[in-house]
Amino acid sequence: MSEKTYHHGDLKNALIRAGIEILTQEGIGGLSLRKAARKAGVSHAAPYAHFADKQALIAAIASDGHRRIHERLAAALAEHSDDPTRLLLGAAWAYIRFGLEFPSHYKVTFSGTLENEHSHPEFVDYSQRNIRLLQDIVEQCRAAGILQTEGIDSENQAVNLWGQVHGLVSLVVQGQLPGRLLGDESIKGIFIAGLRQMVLVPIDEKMLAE
Amino acid sequence: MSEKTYHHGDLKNALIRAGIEILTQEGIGGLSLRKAARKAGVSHAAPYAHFADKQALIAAIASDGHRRIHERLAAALAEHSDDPTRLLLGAAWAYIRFGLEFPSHYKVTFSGTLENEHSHPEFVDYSQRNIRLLQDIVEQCRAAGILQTEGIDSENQAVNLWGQVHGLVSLVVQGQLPGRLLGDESIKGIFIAGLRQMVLVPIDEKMLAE
DNA sequence: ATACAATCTTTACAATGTCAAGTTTTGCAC
DNA sequence: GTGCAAAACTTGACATTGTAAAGATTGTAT
Repeated sequence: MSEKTYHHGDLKNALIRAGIEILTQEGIGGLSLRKAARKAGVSHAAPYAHFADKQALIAAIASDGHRRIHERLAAALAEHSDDPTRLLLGAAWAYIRFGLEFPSHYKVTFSGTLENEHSHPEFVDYSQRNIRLLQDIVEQCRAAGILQTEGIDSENQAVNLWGQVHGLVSLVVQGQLPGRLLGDESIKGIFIAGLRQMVLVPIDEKMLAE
Repeated sequence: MSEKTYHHGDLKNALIRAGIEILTQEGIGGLSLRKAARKAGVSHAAPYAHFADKQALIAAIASDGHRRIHERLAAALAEHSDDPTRLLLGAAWAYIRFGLEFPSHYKVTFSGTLENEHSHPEFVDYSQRNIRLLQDIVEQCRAAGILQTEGIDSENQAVNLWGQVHGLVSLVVQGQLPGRLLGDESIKGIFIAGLRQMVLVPIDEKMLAE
């Protein structure tokens, strides 16, 4: 691992990891190509062999965020394939927890830092993979009668549910809520209130693991 | 206006305006203190008489975003003080339109660019002013029976409604939705579906003035 | 083995954020 | 008004950064 070969071997991923680390420790403002290169033990221009520019590294980090979210959603889908209510709640809660655990990574994935999302096909792919997965979940819930089906198709509904959860996570992560609402209990309460409005069945707070 | 005095006279606001212009034309990446200074016709270090650092200018721009949103919400409140349904829809729609009209300004106000929101008291003030205004609106709607009151207090409900609308605007503005959903009609449809879920009364699409 | 492509280093440059020191102006005490 | 301190700006400097160009090193296909 610490051998000093001319060729790094896995620089691209090393740079992504380094970038995420910087992000987590210093926030978005601390992220620079040169710093990531330093952290990976290569010269400051080495990244250009793998990323066209800084935005490309950011796009890779943002894509990684989507990938991690996808992992969590897929895990929820696997775990609760029998109970649609728990499935929907589990998925939402997994999503929320990712945002609260890794706020900087969440921000890069969803907010502002990446400038031209649509010119990074990799990012678009990962993003759409999540939409499709969510739409699957929504369709299971519609079939099971825990989501309204009248007047709204499943894609539109998926986007709306995503928007609702994403909006709350965003507000919290972006420090837009008054400090008084930022306690763990308070935040959980807000999310539960939101989740209750999403589904047609009553929700027990205990359904949210962890 | 174009007199060349040593003292600019209104540099602070000129810099904010210049910053917003740059933002609108070139996106967040194009925004720099020096460029704003150039645009305002002063030397590159002049901004430091009014802003501690770049983040402070960004905070001012973000605060201005909140101020403009507040204006629109207040206008909706004044216009529909008699009809709570139209009030809620008008406010939501005004908010949405700001985001769609000025995506870059919206992003700066809500997303990532500003690093330490809570160390900019001006920003916090403007933000909370909006929450309070929204809570007022919510309370009127609760009293009129068009919003559910059971199991949720008005502050929590205000945050949830805000989150829902903000989340959708965010997804659109951040290019997270598949291109197919980004047409004007499609977007309007998504928002209407969202708004329908918010209130207890049926919504006519025509209630959303353009 | 040789050539080619990928990977990485070195060097260089312009733009930027920010600081320090100096200059001009304003506003206010007298 | 006179004088003067504070505020508003300019100039000059420096470190950091993104990025391009040219060269060095290594892997790989033939």
